[in-house]
Amino acid sequence: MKFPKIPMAAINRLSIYIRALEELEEQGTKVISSERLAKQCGVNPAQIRKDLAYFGEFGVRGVGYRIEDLIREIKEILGLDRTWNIAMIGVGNLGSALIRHGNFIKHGYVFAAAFDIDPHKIGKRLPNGLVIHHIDDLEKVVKECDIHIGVIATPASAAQSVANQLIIAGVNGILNFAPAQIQVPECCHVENVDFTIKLDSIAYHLSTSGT
Amino acid sequence: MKFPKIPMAAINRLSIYIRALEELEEQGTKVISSERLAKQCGVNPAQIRKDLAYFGEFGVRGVGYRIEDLIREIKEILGLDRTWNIAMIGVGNLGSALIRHGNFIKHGYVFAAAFDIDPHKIGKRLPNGLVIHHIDDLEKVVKECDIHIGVIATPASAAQSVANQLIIAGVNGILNFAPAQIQVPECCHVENVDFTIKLDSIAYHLSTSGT
DNA sequence: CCCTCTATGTGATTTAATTCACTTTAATAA
DNA sequence: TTATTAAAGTGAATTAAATCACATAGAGGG
Ligand SMILES: NC(=O)c1ccc[n+]([C@@H]2O[C@H](COP(=O)([O-])OP(=O)(O)OC[C@H]3O[C@@H](n4cnc5c(N)ncnc54)[C@H](O)[C@@H]3O)[C@@H](O)[C@H]2O)c1
Ligand SMILES: NC(=O)c1ccc[n+]([C@@H]2O[C@H](COP(=O)([O-])OP(=O)(O)OC[C@H]3O[C@@H](n4cnc5c(N)ncnc54)[C@H](O)[C@@H]3O)[C@@H](O)[C@H]2O)c1
Repeated sequence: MKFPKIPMAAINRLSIYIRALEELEEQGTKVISSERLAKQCGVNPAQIRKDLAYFGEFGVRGVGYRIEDLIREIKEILGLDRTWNIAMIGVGNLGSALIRHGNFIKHGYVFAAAFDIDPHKIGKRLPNGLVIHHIDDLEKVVKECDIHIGVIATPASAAQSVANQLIIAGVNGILNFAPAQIQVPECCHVENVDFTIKLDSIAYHLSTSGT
Repeated sequence: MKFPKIPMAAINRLSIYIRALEELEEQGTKVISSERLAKQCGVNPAQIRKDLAYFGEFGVRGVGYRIEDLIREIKEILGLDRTWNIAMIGVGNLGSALIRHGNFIKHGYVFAAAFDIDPHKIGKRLPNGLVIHHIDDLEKVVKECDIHIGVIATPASAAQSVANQLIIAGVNGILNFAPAQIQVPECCHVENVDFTIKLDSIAYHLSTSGT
């Protein structure tokens, strides 16, 4: 196990591999080759081996990868051998849909607190038991609930200010759904989710491929 | 204007530029240099010029880019100088949140039809006036409503079958929210949105950066 | 115990994307 | 009209990522 800098794309692919491996495990498969896994994930087999090689040797030559072990190893690499507490900021349309969604908990992500600025929403209890706090209580509640990650689902105009508050509260991971470019210090990692960019990409392809 | 193959990343950045340019235009700015725009978008100035150079010359040397013109040009490049009709497949938690969201129409994306398989939902009318059709009527309704893009918001287990039906119906652009790897023919362009991959990436960074 | 077979792990190679650094051109002021 | 200047446009250089191709090592059979 050497220590070169690891492409971000490789990290993202590890998530994809896990998803495929978990599906295979459910079907009762015990062992898989990089070739078959690659096919399922739509990537090159050497890519999978390289991606894994950044972190160690997890396969058996001549045989392949033991699925159960590989899932465990990848989860450890990604830091998924634990749970992560998430705060939802902005319990509107999207925020409440996300909280209601059951898939996150399966991957170890727990919605542990929710915040809004709308007086009508503060104090309300969500289906999953969470009470909506006022955004000004962010720092206090983040401490109490040991929040690790903040999800921004406010209007774009509030995104930067919310990000600032999260960082002051000591939250260093942000998932941002608002269509805004937020500025954060080095220590904080931001991932943006912007559906319209994806739609734009589809529009481009449809336009150019003559449809 | 030459014709090299254009990096997909460049296309995605064009969307980012548009977003920034529209914000600047609202603030009354008329002209901007690649340097200032780059700063706002968090990229390298040469990157912006290269990205644009794939498609032509849109700036004025020594001056910069006229914002109004550049927005129009980029929209034309991406195929956003028109509207696109979208079908929502799966009107659950996420699907209905997306339909309710007003931001898509602003960018020229119109939800023109909705489908589900749940008998309780078929025939219901959504807040925006759409009636939910049965998934088996997909092909017929796609023709009637001139649907260009399909959004898959069904459970993962149904994603591939829905994709197949979309393709048979002649829909060549798919935005897939289900955490499933769907297989499509060459002619069809798929974009996946998977929030848990983004969360995994945040988890990785938090784990490695010692938080 | 050795031989064969198969799929991993990896250095070398290729391909792609980004950034640099210089050239060109339009605007403006003298 | 001409000099000055600022920023676009672009070929060259660099950096990064993906792929190839083969040496290597474990499994299993004879
Ligand atoms: N709903 C979607 O399908 C969708 C799709 C793509 C992007 N988005 C983006 O996600 C964000 C949320 O969308 P939405 O549809 O849920 O909007 P929404 O208006 O339904 O909800 C926003 C919520 O944020 C709260 N809020 C506003 N300022 C706040 C602050 N400073 N602190 C805490 N809470 C605050 C509001 O009170 C409201 O409850 C928007 O930026 C939107 O562009 C949404
Ligand atoms: N809700 C979220 O925040 C969220 C987040 C990430 C990913 N996702 C993914 O998005 C998808 C939808 O999530 P959701 O929370 O809206 O689920 P949901 O169960 O609320 O809605 C799914 C809908 O799809 C319909 N459906 C099922 N099979 C169908 C078929 N063959 N044709 C047409 N409709 C069909 C169901 O009747 C239901 O109305 C899931 O794949 C989920 O993993 C959702």
